[in-house]
Amino acid sequence: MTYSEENYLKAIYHLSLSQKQGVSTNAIAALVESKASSVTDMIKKLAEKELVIYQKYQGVGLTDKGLMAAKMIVRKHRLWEVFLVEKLDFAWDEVHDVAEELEHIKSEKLINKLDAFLGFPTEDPHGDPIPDKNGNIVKVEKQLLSEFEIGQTGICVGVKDSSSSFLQYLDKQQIALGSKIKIIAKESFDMSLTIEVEKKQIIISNKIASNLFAKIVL
Amino acid sequence: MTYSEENYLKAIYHLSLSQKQGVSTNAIAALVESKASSVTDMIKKLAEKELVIYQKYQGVGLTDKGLMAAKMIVRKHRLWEVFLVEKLDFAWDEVHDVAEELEHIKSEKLINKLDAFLGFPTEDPHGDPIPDKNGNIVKVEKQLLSEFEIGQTGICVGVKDSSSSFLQYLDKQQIALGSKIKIIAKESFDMSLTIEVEKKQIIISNKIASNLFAKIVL
DNA sequence: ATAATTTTTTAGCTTTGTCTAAATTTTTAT
DNA sequence: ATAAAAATTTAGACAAAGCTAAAAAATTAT
Repeated sequence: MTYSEENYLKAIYHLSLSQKQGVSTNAIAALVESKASSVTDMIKKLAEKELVIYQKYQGVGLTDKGLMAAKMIVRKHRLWEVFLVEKLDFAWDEVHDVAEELEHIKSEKLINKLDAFLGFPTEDPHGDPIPDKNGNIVKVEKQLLSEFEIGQTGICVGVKDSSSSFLQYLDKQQIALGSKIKIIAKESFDMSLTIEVEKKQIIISNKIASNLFAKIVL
Repeated sequence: MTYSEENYLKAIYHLSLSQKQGVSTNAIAALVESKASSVTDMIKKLAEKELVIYQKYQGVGLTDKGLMAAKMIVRKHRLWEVFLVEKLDFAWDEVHDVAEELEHIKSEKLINKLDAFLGFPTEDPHGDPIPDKNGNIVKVEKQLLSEFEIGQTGICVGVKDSSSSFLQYLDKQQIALGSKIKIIAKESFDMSLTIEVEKKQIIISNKIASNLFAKIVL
């Protein structure tokens, strides 16, 4: 599979997670930063290779083969991210672009040895699950912080947005994966939250709270 | 720089180490496994980018800029090889192809952090020198085992041929980097050597001895 | 020194992945 | 239900990197 085919497959995978229907041409084009016409061409090629099912004007979906291939790319991406953060001391907002390149290295042996070297992690530095060598994914029950009730406490387990600016904001507020967060108050006007983290109270906007995953604790 | 440009540059670098003159089109074609006509095309592109100096029919040489770029690719290749062997437990005959892919990952930060993680190694698993971030190379005085005199003892410090079959032969004979080798006898008919390694005496052909580098010890 | 051979370059074609512009289909809105 | 808008596909073109075959230059051998 080419570099480009892999990127399309990964894009279709990510899009199909949040949609039940076929994934649209335009949505793919936006993700891979190309044009709809280019997407149509590539989709046809992937369909010939039986990686996706495609019907003109109806969007695409992954076949079993395509799904597994996509998961393996995601697996590689996320394992490399763990490597960069845990072993090479990258910050969590610096790893994405490099992992984007590393995910295309073709060696099963490499990725399985890397997996072992890292201790078979199940999540990447942003809290996203890492498929194992068979494509199995451990699902963690988690919810957006914006959905928490006043008085509830959660442990931060992931971010929805992995942009540098968001991650750096979290660093500044000393919010990291594993941080304990208690909801103190919710402002009904703008849905901003007063939360307690690391013994300090801070106010975060609804936009922030809508991009932070946490799991409920007592 | 593209993947392909990097491969050509690396090939020219390797060839220019063993030749004083300009590197020939055919030699490059053999190394990058393409055709002479393709090489001519690529050379023109590299010349436009001022990475090589090219005169029709006269071969090519690297500019300072091209030399540094080539060294950085070699640096990446060899650091990744160290990583694969030291951290991921690859055998020394398994690393070349994977490193061939990894060397094209574009991130200075990555390679410098990897360098630090590995403890700033100066040699790869085959005994070849690793350029530092400024392109400096530590030269080790070494000579081919075939040039040793009877009675001399050497420490194995490198291989000239890194093919899997040669490296696996060495494994089988328990010859590794660091092995102490004493020349017991030399057969004048075929220049084969009787050597002592790990307290055992074995006979190696001239071809083997001509692909093993060692440095003299008392 | 010239002919034969080898090496290198040029010319023209192919494939991959992209694009723009035009045509077509689907969806949305009245 | 039909017109307008949006989404998608097709057609045709382009750049990168490769190839084959033919032409040109350099080397070698007589």
